[in-house]
Amino acid sequence: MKNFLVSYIFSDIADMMEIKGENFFKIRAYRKASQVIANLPEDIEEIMKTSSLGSIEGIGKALEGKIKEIIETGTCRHYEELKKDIPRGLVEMLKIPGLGAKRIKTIYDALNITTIDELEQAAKSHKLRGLPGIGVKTEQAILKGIQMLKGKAGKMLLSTALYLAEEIKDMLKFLPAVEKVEEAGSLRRRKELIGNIYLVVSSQSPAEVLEGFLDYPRITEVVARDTDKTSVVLDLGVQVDLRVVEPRSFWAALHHYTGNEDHNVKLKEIARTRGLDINENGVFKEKNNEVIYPGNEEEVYKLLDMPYIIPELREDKGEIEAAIEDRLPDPVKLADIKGDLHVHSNWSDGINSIEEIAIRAREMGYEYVAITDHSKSLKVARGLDEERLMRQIELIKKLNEEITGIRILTGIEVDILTNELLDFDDEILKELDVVIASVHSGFKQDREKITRRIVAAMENPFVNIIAHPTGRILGKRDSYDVDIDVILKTAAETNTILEINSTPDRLDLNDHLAMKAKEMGVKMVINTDTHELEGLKDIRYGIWVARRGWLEKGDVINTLPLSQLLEVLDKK
DNA sequence: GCCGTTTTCGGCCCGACTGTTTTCAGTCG
Repeated sequence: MKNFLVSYIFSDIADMMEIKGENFFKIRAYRKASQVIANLPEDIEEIMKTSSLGSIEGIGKALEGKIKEIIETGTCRHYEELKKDIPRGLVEMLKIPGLGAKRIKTIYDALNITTIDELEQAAKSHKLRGLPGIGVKTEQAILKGIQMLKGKAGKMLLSTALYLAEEIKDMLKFLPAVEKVEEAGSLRRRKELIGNIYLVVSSQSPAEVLEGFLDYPRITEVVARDTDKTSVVLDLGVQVDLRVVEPRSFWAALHHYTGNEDHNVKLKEIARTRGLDINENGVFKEKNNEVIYPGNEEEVYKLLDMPYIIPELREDKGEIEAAIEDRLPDPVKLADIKGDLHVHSNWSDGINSIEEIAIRAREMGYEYVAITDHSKSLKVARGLDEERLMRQIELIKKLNEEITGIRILTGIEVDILTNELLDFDDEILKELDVVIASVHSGFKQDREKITRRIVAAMENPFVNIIAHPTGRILGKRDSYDVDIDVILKTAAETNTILEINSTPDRLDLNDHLAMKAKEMGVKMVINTDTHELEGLKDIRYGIWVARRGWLEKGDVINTLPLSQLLEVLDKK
């Protein structure tokens, strides 16, 4: 699968072209192609061989040629030339909030600054202020942006880590020496951001496994190598740690490398009181040094008289105590989900028709799916005005008669305007099955103001759900300054449901807040907020957040069958 | 760069906000 590589290169090209100041629409074509390819369900190499790349949305003659070049050579000339032209650091600077391509170029031209470190120094010694268009405030904003970025340095999104881990696992499974391979570490715990990808392999011949692994074409550097383990860096800057263990030790090892340190330490303490020592090789009886090799992870916990603790919980947040007292949550799972209540169609900024969405939702085994396009103020997204919304409702009514096996719910993602009002009157909102309210503007308003806006939305009797309640974008934007305690309290009081948004760079509410919300008696909904069919599958990211937040089926309203869901939505 | 098309080139994503200006440019959603 080279989809990821092609997508990555196109996105990189777009960034570099932006810094060069090239045509906006040209840049957008690369961005769009990058996104489309990242979300392709098929292997792009297969498409190239069997049909036509030109049939893919957003790919024309020029990009088709470049895709072929990348598949055949791993790169393309256009990309290599841009890389010679544009220092790497300038591209990285695009990630700094408040700093765009134009100012990066201004700074580069004036001060010849090519790395984020140099930029930080220049900002600290006040060399940026005074440059055209940059004053004291911008300089401070840049400095703040750099610090935020550094706090997340070296981490990748869970979605990226999973994609790469799958690719590597698929490759390893082909090696005859490999018996089993699983990811461990924070990736297996499904944390939102991942440092290293950690893989555990069981094999009789570690040398063969390492040999085979080091042939992986994406490896650019071998950081460490031993007889049974290695650490490498991939072309995308990601570190992968691979450890090979004897087959009989596999489950002990997988367990050992999955829990975080605190979880493991606490388990070891408990084991010691029972005369046992748990480590990556197995479980040792201290009195006679007998070794037990667990045949699965359940056995590890069973030896300590505990029920199985799922990987998502193994972070010493009370799960061990809960296990001992037999009050672990029964975690919500993918199969519990009966529908998606936040989906965009091609009526606003989505790319699929309502009919396509409904059919795909039905294929996924859903009972219902809500169409929640943007409202009129969000011009970028071609938000719906009252008249178009009414027409959409009519269409959905008609489709519900034609399509069986799935109920399409009418809905809207209505903007919470900067003046605390909603983008639509109650007269309109009351016509809809699902009303989601969310903030898309005025992110920089102060705490009191933003909190008041969201509280006002929750107090509206027709608003069912607050989408992405904190507004953060992982690696790009911190949440807006909102008093989350007030939001949770008001949600509980007004029967407003809070969303766990499954978009891989949102995951908002996050696991901590989801847990807190549950404690305060707030109900939640796990939605994708997707703009295209493939994105419906991203619901799994939201499920993982929920599981990490100890949520059970009963805490999540879209596990309810349709009739009960409608009751909950009506109850407000 | 793609797309649609009255097939050969014009349209494609717009408006608020901020900070820098002294009438506007850059950034962002």
